[in-house]
Amino acid sequence: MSNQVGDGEVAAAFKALGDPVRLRLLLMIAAAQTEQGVCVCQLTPAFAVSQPTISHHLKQLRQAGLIDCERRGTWVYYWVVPGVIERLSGTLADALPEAAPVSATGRG
Amino acid sequence: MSNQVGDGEVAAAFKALGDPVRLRLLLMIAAAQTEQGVCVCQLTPAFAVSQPTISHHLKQLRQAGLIDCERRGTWVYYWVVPGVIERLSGTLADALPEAAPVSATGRG
DNA sequence: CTCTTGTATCGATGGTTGTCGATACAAGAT
DNA sequence: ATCTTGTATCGACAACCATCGATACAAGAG
Repeated sequence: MSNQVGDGEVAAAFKALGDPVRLRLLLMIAAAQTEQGVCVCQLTPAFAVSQPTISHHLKQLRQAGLIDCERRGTWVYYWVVPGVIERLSGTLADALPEAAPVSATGRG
Repeated sequence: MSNQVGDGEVAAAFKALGDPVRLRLLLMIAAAQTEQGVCVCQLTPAFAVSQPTISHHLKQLRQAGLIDCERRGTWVYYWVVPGVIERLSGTLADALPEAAPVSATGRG
């Protein structure tokens, strides 16, 4: 019941985290914890890749449902979608030795 | 704080989970919970892809450090490397809002 | 209006990935 | 040795991806 969503959605989220730049982006966005989100202008200079690449990775994270954004004036702010990290943790918990509430084999 | 390992290793693990077949493989292997591991012969027929593809994905998971295997006679058995899921959960926990229940750190 | 700065999109490119069939390797059975 | 079954590797191919420079779009300043 925890995640009735298929493996596809969760796998897509893990896939989005499967790039070092994107993983660090998400952690940086999550670490800010401000309701207003993190300005892209703070993220871009923290990486050794170009600005279009950062923009591309942010789009990937957004399409995976991990983050969302909003433009306020000149700047664009990103934040972590609430609850999505918990859902991924839940899937990982299914792979822990003691937790076996959901059967992965029982898909059909 | 907890993971001294760089984002690269963790990202590689998430990347390995970023394919629906691999994610389901890992969940199936983890669900078995037997010390002997899960026989490949139980995994292969559970998917709509060919046997070489399953073998390839198992190799990917193994190279990401998520699972390990051993041959016993004719069959090969796979199991989840102990502790690796916990480490991924730890990284995800770093992306959770630190709602400290004990004291108000007053970060806002 | 123009100029500047922040961000996204476009187009191209080299590298990676998922998949398959064919085949090699491993091990037990006959 | 030969046959059969289980598993891994090889070679190939199409699709995808991360990255870049160039450029378009957005919004404020002068």
